[in-house]
Amino acid sequence: MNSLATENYLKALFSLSRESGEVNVNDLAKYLNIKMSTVSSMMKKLSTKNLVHYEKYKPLQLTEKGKKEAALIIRKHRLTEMYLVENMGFGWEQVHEIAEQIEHIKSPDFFSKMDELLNYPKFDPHGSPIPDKNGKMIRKEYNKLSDCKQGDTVKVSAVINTSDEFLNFLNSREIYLGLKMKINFIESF
Amino acid sequence: MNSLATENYLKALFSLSRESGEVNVNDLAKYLNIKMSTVSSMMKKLSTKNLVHYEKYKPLQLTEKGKKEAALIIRKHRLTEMYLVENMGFGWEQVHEIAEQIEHIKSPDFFSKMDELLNYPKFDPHGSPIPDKNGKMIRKEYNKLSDCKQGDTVKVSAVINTSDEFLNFLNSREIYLGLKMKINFIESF
DNA sequence: TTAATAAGTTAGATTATACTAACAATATTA
DNA sequence: TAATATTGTTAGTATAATCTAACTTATTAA
Repeated sequence: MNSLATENYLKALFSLSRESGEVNVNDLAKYLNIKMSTVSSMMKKLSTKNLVHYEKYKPLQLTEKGKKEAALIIRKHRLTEMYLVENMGFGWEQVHEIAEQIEHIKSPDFFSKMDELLNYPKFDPHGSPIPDKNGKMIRKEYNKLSDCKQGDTVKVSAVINTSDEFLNFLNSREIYLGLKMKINFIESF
Repeated sequence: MNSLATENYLKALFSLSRESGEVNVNDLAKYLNIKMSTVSSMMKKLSTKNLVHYEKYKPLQLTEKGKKEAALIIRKHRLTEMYLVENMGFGWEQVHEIAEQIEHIKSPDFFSKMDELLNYPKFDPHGSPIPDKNGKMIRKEYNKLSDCKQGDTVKVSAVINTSDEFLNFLNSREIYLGLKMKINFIESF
């Protein structure tokens, strides 16, 4: 069984490697707010557990096993977020912090029940895909809003920045998932 | 903020001291499945945090602060159990393990939401009282079934033994909270 | 292409929680 | 009450995860 810390390393590596192809010790250290020296030694340990491929001075890479375990944690996170929004009435800007903790709960039944009660959702409240029970994740390529120009008409399918601040900004503009809108002028963010 | 381990010590002390007046190092060690030496050193630490009164060779006692913190964890545990049964459809024999983990979640909002959705319940699915937000707990004195005799008519108000095994036994006999029954003959358990 | 900067590693310290083994206090009982 | 058993403490060890400081490798830029 993986420790809390280990789960967080796996998740971080998984997320970072989708965003930017290569993940370096430094990237991971910054992301997790810990020192590079700590990352170095953890990578050695995780590699003995076959969760990451690690060679000194080389970029970090999850093994297949590591990827799967990471995806399953992300599955728990996203199922939880969906449950909190759909079945408990939380706002999409409130659920990240709670899901961040609940994702570490060890109870397959708990998460299957959520899945069932939500009717096997494919996306979380921010439009991110929920990996399946085998850790397989649908990959959709959306256009980034920053690549659109004034006058375009777009449908909001997902948000990348899930900070409270940004989600509250969207709430205040009454922007939500599925909304079709025409870009009239461009604001910061 | 208390660590997971600390929360478990507080909860154990709280429970043990209701059952049996005095709690000794040995009792706690057995209950938590750890060695007495570990308990000794943790008690020193918890006493510096004003959570327990600790004097060498004396019985252990929670301080008022310790009692309150323990009660608040138990509140989270019992609210969770109630939520799992009432809003998610789990059986009363399934919820203990899950609640044991969720009780450590740090999010006042999460538990207030459960409380609200459950309409501010006073008891958990096993009939145990749920402490209020200040850690105050209703104390009801029920008659123990073991003190009843054949021919008595009783109402099942709460169960003390919340093991899977025992709860499944009750399920198989169709015995549930609130049931009024006449004691025809006495079985083991 | 070397000097400076950034990134990464190693060794050793620190904190939390647990353990074992040796010893001390208390309780039990013959 | 003396002998024995039980309970509790202390000292020292272990592991996980973190840190700092010193050092090494790699990258960048003059």
